[in-house]
Amino acid sequence: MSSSGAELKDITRTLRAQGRRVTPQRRLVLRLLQEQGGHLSADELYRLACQRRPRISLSTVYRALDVFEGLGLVRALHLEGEHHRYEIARDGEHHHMICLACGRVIEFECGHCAEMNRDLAERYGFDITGSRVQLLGYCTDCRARGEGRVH
Amino acid sequence: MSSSGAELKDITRTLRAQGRRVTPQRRLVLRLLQEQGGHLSADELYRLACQRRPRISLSTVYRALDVFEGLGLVRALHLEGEHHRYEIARDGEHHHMICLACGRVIEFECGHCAEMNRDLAERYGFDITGSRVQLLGYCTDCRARGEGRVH
DNA sequence: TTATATGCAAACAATTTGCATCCTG
DNA sequence: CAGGATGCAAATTGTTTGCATATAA
Repeated sequence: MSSSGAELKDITRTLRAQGRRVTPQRRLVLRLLQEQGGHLSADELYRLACQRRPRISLSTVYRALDVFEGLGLVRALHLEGEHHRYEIARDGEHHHMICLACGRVIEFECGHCAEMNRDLAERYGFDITGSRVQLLGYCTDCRARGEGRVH
Repeated sequence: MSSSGAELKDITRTLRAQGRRVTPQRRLVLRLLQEQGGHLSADELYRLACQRRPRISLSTVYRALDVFEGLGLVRALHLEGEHHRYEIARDGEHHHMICLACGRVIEFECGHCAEMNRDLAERYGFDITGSRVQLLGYCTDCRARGEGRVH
């Protein structure tokens, strides 16, 4: 089975449950996000969508993403500087490492984070409902190509 | 001594070393950031600056922040949704907890993060040069006022 | 059949830039 | 006095909105 997110059937159900409709545009946006493995910006999604459905508009892409985010089907990533990127929401929190040379985004899960949250909740009396962790650096490939900082 | 960042003398030196100039506008922006304890947006800085120097322009504020960031004197925070916020750069990495009810930003240092970085560097062959951690939740005060999620 | 979605164009907000003028070094 | 910095207005970029029309249920 696909690990890249909910099936069309589930999505249809989720949308309908909220009185929203399943349209070809929405299906397309979601499919692109699944096919490309996520981390796409609204504009990238729009360009890709145009290849299969030339009359789709950028605002439709934004609106679709908005609806999906509201339903918990899609997550928006707020990466440094750039515009936002979107990915299919999956179970389990994960975070991102971003390569400063090639822009690649690598996902990781992190046990330390849970520990950190507990620790901080205690230290500051904060009730932590979510966390965003971004690590900036250089990926293996780029380092092999001589990119990155000198050690 | 002030723990809120470099002294004017240091700043002057840093600027001059790069052929940049020390102007009243730049001094003002930096001072406001120090006085207010940081976490201000460009626009907030602009408004505050206007009180002391009505003819200053928003673009000057942006340009000052840009120069300071380039010199490592100021850090830009990219918080969820909102516009960017800026703070005086200090030694030692710290991160931010943001209260979803009152918007307050609380800084914290975190030993787990260093550990996490080592761990991930090893697991993925990534050379991590920096990290940004944001925890979202509800601060003690807001929880006392009944804000926040139900347990 | 009827409310939700779409496409398009226009509106927005945050940030950047061009340019004549000003002022620091 | 020369080149960097400023103020102002106009341009850009990413995103949102209004509205008439199209379409899913």
